[in-house]
Amino acid sequence: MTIDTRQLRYFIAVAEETHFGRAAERLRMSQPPLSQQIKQLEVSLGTSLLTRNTRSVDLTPAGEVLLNRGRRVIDELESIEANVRRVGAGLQGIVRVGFTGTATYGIMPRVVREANERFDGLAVEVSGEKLTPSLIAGLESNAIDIAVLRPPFSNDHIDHIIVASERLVAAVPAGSPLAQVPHLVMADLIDQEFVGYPPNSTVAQVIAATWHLRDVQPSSVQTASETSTLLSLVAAGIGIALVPESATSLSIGGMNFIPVTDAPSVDMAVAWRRSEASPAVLTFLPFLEALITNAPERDQ
Amino acid sequence: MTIDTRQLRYFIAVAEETHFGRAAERLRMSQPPLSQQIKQLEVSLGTSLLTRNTRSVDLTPAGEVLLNRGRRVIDELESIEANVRRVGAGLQGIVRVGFTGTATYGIMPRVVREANERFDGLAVEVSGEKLTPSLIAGLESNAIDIAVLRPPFSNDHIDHIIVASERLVAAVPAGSPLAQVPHLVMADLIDQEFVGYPPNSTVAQVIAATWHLRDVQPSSVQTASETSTLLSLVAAGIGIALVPESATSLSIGGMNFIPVTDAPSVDMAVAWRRSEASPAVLTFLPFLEALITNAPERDQ
DNA sequence: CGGCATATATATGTTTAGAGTATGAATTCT
DNA sequence: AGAATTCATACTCTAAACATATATATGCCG
Repeated sequence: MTIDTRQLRYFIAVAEETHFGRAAERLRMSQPPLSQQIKQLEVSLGTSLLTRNTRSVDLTPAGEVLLNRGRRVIDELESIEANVRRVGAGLQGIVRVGFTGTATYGIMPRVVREANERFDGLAVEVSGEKLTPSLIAGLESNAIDIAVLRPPFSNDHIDHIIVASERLVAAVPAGSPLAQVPHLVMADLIDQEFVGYPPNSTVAQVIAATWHLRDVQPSSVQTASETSTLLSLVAAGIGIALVPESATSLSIGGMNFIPVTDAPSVDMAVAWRRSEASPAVLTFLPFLEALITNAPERDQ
Repeated sequence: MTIDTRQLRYFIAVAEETHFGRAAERLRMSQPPLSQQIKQLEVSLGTSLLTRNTRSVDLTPAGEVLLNRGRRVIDELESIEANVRRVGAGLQGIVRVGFTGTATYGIMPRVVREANERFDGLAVEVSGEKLTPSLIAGLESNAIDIAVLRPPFSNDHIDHIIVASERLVAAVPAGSPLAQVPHLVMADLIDQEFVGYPPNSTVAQVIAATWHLRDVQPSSVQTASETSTLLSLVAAGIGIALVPESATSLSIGGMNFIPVTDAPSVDMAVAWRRSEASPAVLTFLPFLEALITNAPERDQ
């Protein structure tokens, strides 16, 4: 069939030593089987590779070709072997991580930076500003390997672990009277105009549930799925927004973040396919969990 | 040691079929040894390559790497095998041919043209305007494989075959009275001034021998090793030259070729190393002999 | 929810092929 | 011409790969 690796290595040894005895020694074997294997290789290739007259061994043109190209194949095979081993050990590979809205600004850059420091051959591909449903779909369709998202969600094929919890804060236009106080309570906000995340976002649903408990339904002027857009709307005086505390790492002029003492909390979780088998992903998961758990956001 | 070719082919078959049974069928073998070989490959690489749950076979990331890079290695090995076979059969390779002075203009271009037509992967490297001693040295030092030269020469390691014989003709300045006659005899030339090849050239030695028989030694004004230079000197009126008939394929203004009835002949031979083993050279030799033997020069 | 069909793994025997030892043949150098 | 070196050949043995038979696990369907 195709040229055998062993015979190729034997041939290269003989060609390099131009001596069957020395080549056999280098290959830790005796000389007769080496001669046999070379002869067999020559028969299977239908051409002689070496001219040997008991006193000197020389390469034929065909042997020259086999030596040059064959050496490269052996090198390539060794490179492949190292590559496969590293990928198998989770030291090399690709990990695709999707991030929910506010994680895009605080966590995502730190993940990329720290991953590049910690791992050598591990390529991290990130995508940000996603909502929970889209991240779940991404995991299921194998478009991403890991999601940094906001629970809850329900999916039998996906495991997750909660790594952080943060309170919502109010983002208030700088001109608003509410921007002058050190902290607010939810009741202060009831009659305000709001800008918010789309209805299918987890944060929007948590806020809606809180208002529902109080039997009020403040008017929502406008929605935006990107936090940066949302804050720009606030700065433009369109309305107030309730955003996760980690959004404070985005600083935009014309607006202030004001703590809300009794605001609801939202969780942050790391999620992955239950069936996940990729060593790179399995290596990356604990690293990612630890990184977010020890996040500055949580210590604040 | 390095990854075995057989195991690699087995793995590729399984990975492509994602099915041990079908892969075994494709490989014309039974399923159990195939499973064993794959397992052995996995053990030797220290990582699993396939996830198999009796109902579906899938690639792990490590397997993905091995499949992609391994396929290319198998292709490369097949390409090498074809290459080696062709070189071994003399259908592919490099043949370096050196030509003596006058063969450079008539024969060399035809050799290159016809060789490119007849052979596909055979690269012909030519060098021209050499003298016999230099060509012999080139053969011995392995700088060229074949020489088209003028005998005689003596060298135990070099074989040759005479492929043509040609009479010398006189190259006469157009203004000379000798240029007006249809043909000359050697006696007509005795008192002329001559330009000629260097003393170590075969043609010069043949001419010297002829004069020696007649006990004369015409004056040699100038020598040049390139025939084109020599003829330019003739055209400039420096003197007369005796050149092989094949030099008439070089047409230069200001001079005429005049037949010399009793001029000596010089032979043309093809020479090669007696120990020659290169199939490309051995394929090329008969072709070259036939080409020169049937040369127009000889038919004229 | 349990049986059936399908597909891979395991067990065991047989054959092939690669490796070792002993020896022969050829060529070069003394 | 003889000795030494080196590659090839002959023969034996061991190991590895393949085949047949069978066990085990998983998804599918009734």
